[in-house]
Amino acid sequence: MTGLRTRQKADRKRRILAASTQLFRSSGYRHVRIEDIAEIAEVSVGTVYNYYTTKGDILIAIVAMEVEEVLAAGETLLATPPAGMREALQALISHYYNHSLNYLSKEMWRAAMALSIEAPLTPNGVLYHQLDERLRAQVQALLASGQAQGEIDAQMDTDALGDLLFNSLNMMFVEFVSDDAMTLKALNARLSRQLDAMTQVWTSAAQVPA
Amino acid sequence: MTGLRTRQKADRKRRILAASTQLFRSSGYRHVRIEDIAEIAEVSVGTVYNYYTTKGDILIAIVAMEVEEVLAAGETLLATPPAGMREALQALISHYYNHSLNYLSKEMWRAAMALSIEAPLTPNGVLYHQLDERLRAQVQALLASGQAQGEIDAQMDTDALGDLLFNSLNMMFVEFVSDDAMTLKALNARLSRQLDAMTQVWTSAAQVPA
DNA sequence: CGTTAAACTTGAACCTGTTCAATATTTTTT
DNA sequence: AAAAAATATTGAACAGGTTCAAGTTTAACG
Repeated sequence: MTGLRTRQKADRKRRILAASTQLFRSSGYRHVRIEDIAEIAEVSVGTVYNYYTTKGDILIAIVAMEVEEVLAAGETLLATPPAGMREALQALISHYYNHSLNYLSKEMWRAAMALSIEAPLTPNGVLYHQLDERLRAQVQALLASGQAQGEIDAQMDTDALGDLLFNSLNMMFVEFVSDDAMTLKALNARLSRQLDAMTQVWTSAAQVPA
Repeated sequence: MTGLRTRQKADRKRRILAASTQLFRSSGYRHVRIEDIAEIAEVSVGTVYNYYTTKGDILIAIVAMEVEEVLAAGETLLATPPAGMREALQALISHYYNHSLNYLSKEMWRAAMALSIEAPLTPNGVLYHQLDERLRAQVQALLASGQAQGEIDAQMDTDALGDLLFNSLNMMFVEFVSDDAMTLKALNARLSRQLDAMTQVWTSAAQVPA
């Protein structure tokens, strides 16, 4: 049987995370004070800091839950990709986008991104960056599999193209969360146009001789 | 003749900016306190806030100087681009990169980017975003001119390709300043590989019939 | 010049994330 | 089950960005 202390610890940590998620979504990350979280979680301010090293650490824990989910869905999609590279890429990336506001508000994403950029060497920043790299690897893996099946010319540098595409989808996501008025539909449309432009290249290489 | 008050104002603002630039570079943005800036600029803390609404505002003022310079250089390059789209893009973007540490340290860039993301609606955030858009427009303009001269197939969506490329170069710059160990050389090499992958597409469309 | 109004400066006070010495609780030992 | 050790909790104190009421300096006017 687990000790009393162990159970209390797990329970407190859960309460702090639940209180934070609730408050961050309803009042905004910035506006929420550690004191508010402590009150709802029924612990003291000091205790919050026993479980999470900074306020940003709590936020990144929530981001990690979100990203782990889309990574898992991405694995499934990679295992049985839709027919056609254009459609497969769209499906994968749109899923990233469409899932993004399940746990986090745009304001929370902004705060999380700002944190990871400003302090890349903190545990927070490192974790955020690792999650990003795993997403990038999925996009590259999808392109590589398309090349293996002959959908993309063998001479193409799919790692570089995947890098290019991932950087762009990531930056578009930054702009999406930076603009409260921008809809998911508009974001997907922008992606779609870029995918068209990229794949136009492959198809034109295959279909339009000089 | 300018009034005494007007002269004193301009002088104080200049002193605050000079003190800030010096301190940010030597001690790091984070580490510098408004009190330190006030002391060197020979004003009080409250006066600093009369001239710049926040600490971040001072930083963005420095960023703006930096970006205006590379924008001006970009205009010159657009007027007489090097031969070959691949080389012209490389020249333009490398200039952005190579110029970037003239006034700002990596740590200052990180702080500025974090600011612009976290608070996109503040005057700071808006200004930063506008500077970004002007850089994006230069990349797109260069591609459009290449298309006008027949270097890029007329069917290609150069605005979308420029969008894609700019997003990526911007994200690579974020990663560059997020990693103190990364050199400009490594950054340019990464760019170069992406440009190869992108232009491979155009050249393969022109040279490698199906 | 003296007086009044306008503009500017100042630093003490405020706010909130974070730390840490004192206290309390749980576990282990005897 | 008492004592000792280990582990957690707590809230007051600290730090630095920001605000603002009071004071000071400059300009405008008679």
